[in-house]
Amino acid sequence: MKKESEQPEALTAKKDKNFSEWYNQVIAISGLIDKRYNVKGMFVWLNYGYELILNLKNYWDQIFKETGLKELYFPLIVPLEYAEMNDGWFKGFREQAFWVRGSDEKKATHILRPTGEPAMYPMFALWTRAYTDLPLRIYETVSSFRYETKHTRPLVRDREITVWFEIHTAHSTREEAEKEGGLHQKFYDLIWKKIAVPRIRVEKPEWECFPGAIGAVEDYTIMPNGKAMENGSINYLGQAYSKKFNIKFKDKDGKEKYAWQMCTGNGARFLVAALAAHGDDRGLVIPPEIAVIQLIIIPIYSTKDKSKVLKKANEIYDRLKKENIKVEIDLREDRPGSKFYDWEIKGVPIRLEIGPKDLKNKSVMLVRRDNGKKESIKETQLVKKVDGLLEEIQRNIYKKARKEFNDKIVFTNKLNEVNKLLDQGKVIKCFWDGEGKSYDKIKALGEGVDPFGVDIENKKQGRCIVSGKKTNKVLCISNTY
RNA sequence: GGGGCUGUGGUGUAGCUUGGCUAGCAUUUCAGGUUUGGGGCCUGAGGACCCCGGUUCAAAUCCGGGCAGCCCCA
Repeated sequence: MKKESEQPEALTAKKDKNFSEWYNQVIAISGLIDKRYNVKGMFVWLNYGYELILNLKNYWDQIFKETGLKELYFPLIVPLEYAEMNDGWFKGFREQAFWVRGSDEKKATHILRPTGEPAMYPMFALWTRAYTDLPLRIYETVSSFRYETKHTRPLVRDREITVWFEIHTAHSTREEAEKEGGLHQKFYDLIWKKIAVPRIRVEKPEWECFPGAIGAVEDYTIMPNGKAMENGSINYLGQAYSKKFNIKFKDKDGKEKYAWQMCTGNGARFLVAALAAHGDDRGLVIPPEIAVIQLIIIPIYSTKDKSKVLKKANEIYDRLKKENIKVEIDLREDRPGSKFYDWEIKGVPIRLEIGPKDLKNKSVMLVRRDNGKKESIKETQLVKKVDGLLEEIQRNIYKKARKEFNDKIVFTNKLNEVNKLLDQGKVIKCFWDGEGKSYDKIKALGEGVDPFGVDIENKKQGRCIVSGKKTNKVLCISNTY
């Protein structure tokens, strides 16, 4: 293992006291990214961070492909002609686009893709001619570019949105498209489980969906400072885009029809949610299931027993490697304490210490990152113990995250409590009659009162916080990212 | 979209108000030695005033613009 040169000054910020500062420090010190790249809203993925996000990508590749989705790749540059096919879409992105021109052109003739539709849908129109061409189910993992004028935040709001997947599908019936949407919801839940993060799932009110779309479902995660972060949006596009891009097919009945479409996308925000949910004042805590390194071996020796210890450390390495545990040895000439700090910041789930004392006892010392517990283990039990520990850490960090998540969500039926609760860093749920008038009244409570959708999993009935009407809709309100 | 703060070796900072000293400190990096169960110690070496312009005898310091980062509010 070689230490990264950008490494590590000490982590001084406290996660609960000043989350922003903690976040900025930890993503740099742990070696995930280097944000000193001199373009606003862009950064370099360092090896540790890139492998981590690629582990996540490998997982989404796996679960997507299991359902028959095909991975494709579209160009980053989109001709204006394509962008302008959907004027409504382009109106939103005109200001936010990076414009591209050749050195001999006076005016930009292309943009960098701010999102996939204008690159993909003109091709969809060529590919779908008859119902036998449907369903068309594809995805790609790619960068998107947006000329953000707001404050950018690494991995949360960037100008180059990296390692971002987009699923786009076209179907012959509305029912089939909606079924696809259900599948997308399952994808997200598998990913949430993989990174041990709880989420809120909401339905967007129609006036907040794409013009012409029939609905949207979004997942939100809650940050330690009580702000909700949009973390994946599933768009029931209906025929809004197929009409703009002319995605038609000849159906069984011989008639030409527009396709029904779904799309969804997300990327590094998954990772942000996991880092924020599990990290602590010592650094990151990476969920074992996506960890780049699950177990780090720290050999401890004085000059005279160095070779003996290293021999044993290598033996252990080989044995764990054979069991498919992601293991590394830290062979740097550094003091053990210093290495402990490094690997804690990086969030490696298990640390294995092996030194002269352990050699004598035929044992090793295992230390859990999630709760710091230390345990001496007989060498013969090692593999079994490590397997068990990895599973338990994954379970335990979810339990912890779930508790903090639940503590942050508060139900209220008093309108005059909303502001106070938001100030306390809470996410609010309340009954809502589904009407725009009531919605606006809630929004008008103040700056930063941001209703972000209707809890999709609610089964209870109650009375609207504004009108008092009976309803089964539960509105979620928060400060949002 | 509005407001505020900041930019000094790789990193964190002192100096800036009131212009002038070899730009100080810590850490990192490199070489050597010694150490090694929670950030060791000693010796030596290397490395910085964000960019462009202005004011001035003189600019890290003052002024204007740009770029970049951070915070708060829509």
